[in-house]
Amino acid sequence: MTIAAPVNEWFAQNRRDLPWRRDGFGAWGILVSEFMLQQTPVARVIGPLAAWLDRWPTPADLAAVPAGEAVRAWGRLGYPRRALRLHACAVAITDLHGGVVPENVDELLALPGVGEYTARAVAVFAYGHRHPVVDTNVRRVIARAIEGQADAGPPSTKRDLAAMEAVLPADDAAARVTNAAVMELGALICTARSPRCDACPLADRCAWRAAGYPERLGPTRPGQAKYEGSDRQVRGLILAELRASDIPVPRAELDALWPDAAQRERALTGLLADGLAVASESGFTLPN
DNA sequence: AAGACGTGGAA
DNA sequence: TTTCCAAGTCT
Repeated sequence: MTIAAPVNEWFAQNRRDLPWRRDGFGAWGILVSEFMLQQTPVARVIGPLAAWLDRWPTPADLAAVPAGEAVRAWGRLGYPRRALRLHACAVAITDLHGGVVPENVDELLALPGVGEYTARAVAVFAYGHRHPVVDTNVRRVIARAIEGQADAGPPSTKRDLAAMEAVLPADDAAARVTNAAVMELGALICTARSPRCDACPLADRCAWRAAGYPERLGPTRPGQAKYEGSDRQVRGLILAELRASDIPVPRAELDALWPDAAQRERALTGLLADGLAVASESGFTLPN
């Protein structure tokens, strides 16, 4: 396609100076940043990421502590199972890869918590390999600029990767920039709500704009389930309690957290099943 | 393959 | 106030 050049030029002038884009940030730092960025805004990741890498500068450092320490340090970033998986990742990297974050997509995909996006992000941004990197921003930019749709359709790894591949320059280094640039364009300009088309480097060739900004066709996707009063909220309350305590938290203390006993039970059972909590003689703790 | 999985900020 | 959505992954 013809969007790589203008987007790369725009990126050169408008890229944010983010920690993981600094020279020498390292594959481990980039891997940790990608875990934290999964469904979590950039602004909320900056601080916790720095603290994390200060405490665990290498995979072996993290692998050497109990998984519960990772869950505790995760704090309020959300989706705490990511902390568990990142810890498991550190163990696998230490035991199976000599403490070095692997650089091949297939090896990365085999790591816990590393999916199609994260594997390619690490291979490309940490190691400079040439792959399409597709996240929610990229999917939206392609849907609009190229396909003329208001939003991306349902995710399809095969189609999405092929669509981004068609955008990438042949050169490894240029392709790496384009991956970051399209992502950045989606994050700053071609946003989900109120895109800033007046500042978009693709405005003169955007298929969606050319078509007169048609609304999304087909059924709107189901909204996110309500958080207030959900099992997820109860899990969050219980886990916050475990995080805050150095000693086992008695059952009675957890019971005081939420009025609905059945819901409490579901939440606690779920946390136990996920390995985010473990039972001990006197109560419950983070995993050892 | 639709749904579960946290949390907080912006509209 | 409510709703939307944020560099996804797993089952």
